[in-house]
Amino acid sequence: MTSPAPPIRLLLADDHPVVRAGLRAVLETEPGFEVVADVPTAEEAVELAGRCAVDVVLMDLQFGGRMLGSQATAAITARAGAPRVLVLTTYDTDADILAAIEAGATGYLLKDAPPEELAAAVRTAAAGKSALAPTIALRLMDRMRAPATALSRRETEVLQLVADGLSNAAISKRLFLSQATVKSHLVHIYSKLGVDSRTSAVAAATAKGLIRR
Amino acid sequence: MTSPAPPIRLLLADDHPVVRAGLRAVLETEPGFEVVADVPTAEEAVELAGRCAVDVVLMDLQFGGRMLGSQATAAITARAGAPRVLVLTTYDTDADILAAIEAGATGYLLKDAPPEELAAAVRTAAAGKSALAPTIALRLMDRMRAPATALSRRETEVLQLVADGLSNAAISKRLFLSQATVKSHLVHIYSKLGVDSRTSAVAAATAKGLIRR
DNA sequence: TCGGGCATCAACCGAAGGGTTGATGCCGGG
DNA sequence: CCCGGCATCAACCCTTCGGTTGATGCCCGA
Repeated sequence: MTSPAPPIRLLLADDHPVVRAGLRAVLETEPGFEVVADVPTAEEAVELAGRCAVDVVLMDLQFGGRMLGSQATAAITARAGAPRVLVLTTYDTDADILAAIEAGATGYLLKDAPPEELAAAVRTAAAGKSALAPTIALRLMDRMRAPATALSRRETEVLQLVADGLSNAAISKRLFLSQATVKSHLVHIYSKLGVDSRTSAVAAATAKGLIRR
Repeated sequence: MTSPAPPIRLLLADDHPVVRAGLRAVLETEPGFEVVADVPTAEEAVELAGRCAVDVVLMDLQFGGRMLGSQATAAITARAGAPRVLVLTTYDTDADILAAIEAGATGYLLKDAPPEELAAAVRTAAAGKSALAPTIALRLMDRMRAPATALSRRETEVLQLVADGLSNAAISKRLFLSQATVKSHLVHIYSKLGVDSRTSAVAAATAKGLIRR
């Protein structure tokens, strides 16, 4: 017999009280887990992750306004000896996923995950290995397999402004570009998405999760 | 002393295991509540609401695909002696709210509601009174106060197709209209929303929750 | 009954957006 | 080292969209 393994210490960050209660209920019944605290804001998550000894932070991406989950993730993982961050969100847009991964998240789960999958992901993350939900992994694979669909950083930026309802002239001013450049980006976007107008580009990109809203 | 009041019998319907667990945890600690069952699909909610003696159904609006929460709500409230349905969702688009109310929902709550508000709403619903989250009530008030912002049925239909990326020509064919009529609707939509282009109309309407996606 | 909102359509015009060609500079990988 | 992708811009043409005016019919409520 080995000595009993120390429990995995967890911090829950989500602005929905019901979700926090649910995660607590699901994870505390699981053996080997200890929920140290749950907080309703990204700021408190950063704060507590620094002060308490925590192994894994379960982090929502969308908090009501202010700091984003991805920013909090970056702030937490930047420190030495930082806990692992497991992003847990409702949405699965490319932008969110990439932002979380770039911010140093160890894993990415969707909130509709069954309890077993959730527990398994936490253990995987605690061990320092990356834990991606099947849906997410699939999306990343798609992105690799079909690079034609992947918009460049600048293209995404332009398309997001289009989705916000800006005209080419407004976009060019906002990004300090000529209208010609904006149009050039749009033409590339159209061909990558297989569409032929700004509105259908927005529709297609929204459907694929390339942009937000 | 009166005899002890019978507990309010609840049925939870949500496709997220974590949310079901959270609602259970929050409501079972509250005195006077009894969670009869929780189900992951709208179909099972309709089924169980008919078979068990339930006072209030907590119903999500978005289930992974298939039957919508609003349809399930309509199916449940259609029967005689039906339980009250309290809609509990993440989103607050006008379309969703109106669909739920038309389907016979007794109340409409957002998932970020604090536990006390949730419990209070359940009691209110059990008593047969309508329970609207402050945000929702505000939105309905706005809708009443500024009828200029409320798009007509036909206008919403046209704008939804615009949001789907269709051109005026495509919309006119889809709806068996002339392009002139489509343009006419769009002009009215623009003035109601205070915008001046199709893309900004889509952005504004999405922000206001007038259309879906 | 009469006005007003809704829905429908026509004709017209100017402007914005869409499509092409062509060109430059930068950077990173084979 | 050179090719290719990315980002930038210009000039051009044509289509679609945006905006106006004006008109018809319907239905509802004052």
